[in-house]
Amino acid sequence: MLSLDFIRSRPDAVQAAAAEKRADVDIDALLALDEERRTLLQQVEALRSELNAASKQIGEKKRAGEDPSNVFQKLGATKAAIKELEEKLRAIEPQLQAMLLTVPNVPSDTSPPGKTPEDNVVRSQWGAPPTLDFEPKAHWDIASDLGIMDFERATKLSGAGFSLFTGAGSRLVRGLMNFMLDLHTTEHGYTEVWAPVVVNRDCMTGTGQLPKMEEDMYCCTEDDLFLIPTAEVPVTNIHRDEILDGDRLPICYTGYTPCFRREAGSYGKDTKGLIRVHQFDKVEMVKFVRPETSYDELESLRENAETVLQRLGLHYRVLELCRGDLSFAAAKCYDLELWAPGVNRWLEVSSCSNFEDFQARRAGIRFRDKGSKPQFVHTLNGSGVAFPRLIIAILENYQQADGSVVIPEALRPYVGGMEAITAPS
RNA sequence: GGAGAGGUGUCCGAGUGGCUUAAGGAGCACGCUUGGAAAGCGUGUGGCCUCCCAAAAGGGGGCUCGGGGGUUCGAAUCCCCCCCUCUCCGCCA
Repeated sequence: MLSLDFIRSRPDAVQAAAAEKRADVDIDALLALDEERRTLLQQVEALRSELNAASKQIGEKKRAGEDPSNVFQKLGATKAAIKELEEKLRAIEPQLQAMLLTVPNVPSDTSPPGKTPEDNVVRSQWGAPPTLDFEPKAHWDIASDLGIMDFERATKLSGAGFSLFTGAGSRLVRGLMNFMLDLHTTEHGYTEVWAPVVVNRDCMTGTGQLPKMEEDMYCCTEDDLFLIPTAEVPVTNIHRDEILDGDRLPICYTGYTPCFRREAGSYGKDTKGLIRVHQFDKVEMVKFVRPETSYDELESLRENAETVLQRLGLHYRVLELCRGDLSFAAAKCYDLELWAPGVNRWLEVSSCSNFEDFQARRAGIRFRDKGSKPQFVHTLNGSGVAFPRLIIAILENYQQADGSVVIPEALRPYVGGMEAITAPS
C-alpha cells in the first residue's frame, strides 16, 4: 500500500506506475474520494467537539446542583447532523480503503524500463552448461527411468500438478531442505522459522496477495483460511501490527514450507513434469530492514540465493526485472534462472524482491529508535530456492550416458553420502 | 463439538453511566541526590486520523480500554453481533 500523502504529492507518477504494471486503478477518483473524506471528517469532528464540550458542561452543572436543561436544547440537531455525516463517511471509507489496496507499488528508479519478460535485463551469468556427449533427457524421463518419481500415482492422489517422490527422490527432497536451511542459518546469518502453511485473510492482505490474487489460492472457505502460495506470507506477517525496537533490525528469517498455487488461468501450460505444479517445496528468506539499507540488503539477499546454486555447481543467470514485469508489491526484483538442458530452457528458481514499505504499510510493521516516531520497515524476500525446478536442473545437468544422475558434492552429506542415483537393477 | 472464565496503556492491575482528560504499581527516559552506583525524591511516558504552520518544531481537534454496531446530552462501564485466548469435558494425530 502506498501512503495517501505520497499519492497526493505524486498522482501522475502513481498513475503511470500502475499503468506500467497493467493495474486498473483510477488515481483521480481515489484522490477525489480522499478529498471528500477529509472534508466530511473535519465537519464531523467539529460537531463532535461541540457535543463533547456540552456533555462536559452538563456533568459539571449536575455536580454543582444546577439545572442543565438549557444545554440540552440544541444537542438534538447536532447529534442528527453528526449521524448524517457519519453515515456518509461510513460509505466512503471502505471504498477508499479498497481502492488503496488495489494500487500497485511504484517500481524503483533503478528497475529497468520495459513491459514484458522479454524486456528483462540479463545482469550476469554463472557457470556453463554441461557438456553432454549424448542427447539429454527431460527430467520426467530421467525421474521415471530411475524410479524416483511416480507421476501417474500422484495424479491418482490429487490430480495433475502434484508430485510423488519415492526412494532416492524423496531423500533428495529432504536433503535439499536441510542443505539450504543449514547454509542460510550457519553461513548467511538467518534465523530459522517453521511457520503455519494455512493463514488468515489479514496475512494475505498484508503481503499483497489479496485482494488481487484470491482466485489463485486454495481456500478453506469454512474457516476463511488460505493455503500459502509462499512462505513469504506467514513469515513476513510474523511481525504484523508490531513496532519493533530499532536495535533489532535487520531481522532475517529463513524457513522451509510447502507452497500451494492453483495456477488459475495457466491450464495447459507446462503440464508435463515438474516445471509448473500446484504444490511444491521452497526455502524462503525474509528480511525486515531499515529503509536506508534495503537496496544493499537486496543485493546480499540475491547473493545468498546465488550461493545455493553455486554450491550445487549449476549454470544460472540473473535477470533484473523490467518495470512492467514486476509483481504487484515489488519495487525491484531479481530473478535467478537455472539452465535445464533436458527441456532446453531457463527456469526461474528464485525471485529476490525489495518491497520497500509497501508490505509494511499494509501489514503495519514498524520500528522505532529511542526517542523517535515509529517508521515503517522495508521488507524483502527471496526464494533460497524453490525445489521443483532445482530438482529439474540437478537431474538434467547431472545426468549421465547410462541414465544415472550424479549427486552434486555439496549435497552428498545431506543424502547419506549417496554419490549418484542409479536405476534399480 | 459442549460448558465455563476472560480480553484495560510497554507490563501487572483497579475500575458497574459524568469529580477517569484510565487509579495504583512496575518498567523506561530525564533531573535532583551521590566520590560512583543503588535506594530515595521529582518530572515525563503510547498509537492512529485530521487541521493550522512553507517545512521542522510546536499547537488545536477527533478516535483509541479485543473488533463492529446500538442506547444516552455523556459509555472501559448498559444492550446486540463477531473475533481471540485460557480452563474443563468430548473427539483425535
